[in-house]
Amino acid sequence: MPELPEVETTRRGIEKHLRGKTVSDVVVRQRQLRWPIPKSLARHLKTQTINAVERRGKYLLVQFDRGTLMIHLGMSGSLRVLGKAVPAEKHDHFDLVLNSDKCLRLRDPRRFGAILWADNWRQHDLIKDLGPEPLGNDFNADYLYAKSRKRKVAVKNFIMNSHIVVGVGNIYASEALFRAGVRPTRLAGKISKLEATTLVEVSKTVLQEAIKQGGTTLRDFTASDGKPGYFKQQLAVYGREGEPCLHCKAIIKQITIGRRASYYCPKCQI
DNA sequence: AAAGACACCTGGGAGC
DNA sequence: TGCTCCCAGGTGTCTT
Repeated sequence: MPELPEVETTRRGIEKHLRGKTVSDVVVRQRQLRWPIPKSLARHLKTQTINAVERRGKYLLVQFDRGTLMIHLGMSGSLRVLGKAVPAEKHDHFDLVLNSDKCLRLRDPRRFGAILWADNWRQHDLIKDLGPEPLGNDFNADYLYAKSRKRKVAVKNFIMNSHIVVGVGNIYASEALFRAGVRPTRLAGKISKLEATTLVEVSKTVLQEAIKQGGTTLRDFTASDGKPGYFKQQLAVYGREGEPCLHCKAIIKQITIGRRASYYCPKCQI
């Protein structure tokens, strides 16, 4: 479900309810997510106070004095802050119960998400080798161009690779390549310096615009307050196969790259 | 080292 | 109605 804008929207939504609160209980209804929820969690979290809710790539980081609760939403995860008396439904696998009248609840039908504990999150195996944040200064034209040299993978797969840059998923990869005028099938190693420059620029703006709109709701994404994201209305190519290009009226095509649907304008994207 | 296939899991929609 | 098949916002792991 969520790419970086949806995760960031979630982070902003839950942080104000969590910061400064103390954990009174941990409820696990289904331990088997992508990895089992660690049994040590209650011991780490009970009576501990939440200092901040941060984000690295698509990982949400709930910060405590002695470590970090890492949350990944996978394909179908969502977090809500609810009254602690609200009954759990079928796919509500995990609650972080607070000393207010609230709890943070993870719903994740497909269970590709994860709830993990890290004593030192920067050194965690899933995080330590990640690429730069797309909105940060480390993600720039020099970096992307250098990294892409001699790479024989489709540029779409390349920018979706979290070891190159984090947070760009299937929707925003298609959108960024459309804005850059670059066909998703082009080999990463054949992208020009100018194209790399443009691609970095438009990736940043499309992600920023999506965050501003509260993310993209395709079917079931809702922010932590239950509201959908409104960026779907701004999508220029994703999900628009057979429809006219917004720039040139050519028919948007859909192809499969690396087993994922990709969309592009055959006229605007070279 | 890099690329590609496969794995995990459930639900919704299309087609018959 | 109900069955089967395909697809879905992610990404680690294994094999070439």
